Amino acid sequence: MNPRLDRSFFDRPAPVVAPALLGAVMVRELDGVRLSGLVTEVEAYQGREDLACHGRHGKTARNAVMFGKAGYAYVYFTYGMHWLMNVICDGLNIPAAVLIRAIEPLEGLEKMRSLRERDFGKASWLNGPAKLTQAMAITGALDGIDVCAEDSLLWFEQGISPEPDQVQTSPRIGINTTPEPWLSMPWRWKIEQNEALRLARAIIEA
DNA sequence: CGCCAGATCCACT
DNA sequence: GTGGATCTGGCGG
Repeated sequence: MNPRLDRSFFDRPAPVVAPALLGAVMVRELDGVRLSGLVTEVEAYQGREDLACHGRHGKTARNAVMFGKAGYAYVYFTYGMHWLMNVICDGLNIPAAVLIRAIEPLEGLEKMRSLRERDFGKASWLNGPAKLTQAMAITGALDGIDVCAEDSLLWFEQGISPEPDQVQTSPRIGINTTPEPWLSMPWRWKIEQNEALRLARAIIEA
């Protein structure tokens, strides 16, 4: 089993942590089973100044975790039906987080299938922030947990970094009413599909 | 394929 | 009351 990413990894600004998370392995332990996937797409949300960041208006009951220490999970509910998974970055009182937007499956396929039967088998069954939380049974019950703790049911392990020229950056998705320059900030990072498959194979065969 | 609407609930400058 | 860091199915080309 690979070493876990520790708090010092996350205790940096989100735009630094986000690209570094590409190629890491996200692991969810559910009923004693390992569900895991290669992180293939992320977004960064950084600070009060970032008008797309949930922490922009200060600390509230919903976003409180964002103002705490790095390395904790921020799981929130949106659009009336979806849970989205983030990891808190940077220091105390700086609201910063990386949103996990897509994974390439590695372990626990049967379990994840049972949680996402609707699309299992399609190429698109895990490429969305609310799809992967459904596949890994990540809900508000995990909001605020420490992903750096030894006994955590959710954590990240060191994986394989993608080749830099196989990583695409672009503006963040789904923040359409956010003013510039935040709307166009290139804070989304994505591994090209072929490279993601290559890395996943390399990890599975290792 | 692409585009669009409907689903459905919670937090809130 | 409003508007989401979204997903899905249906309809059109």
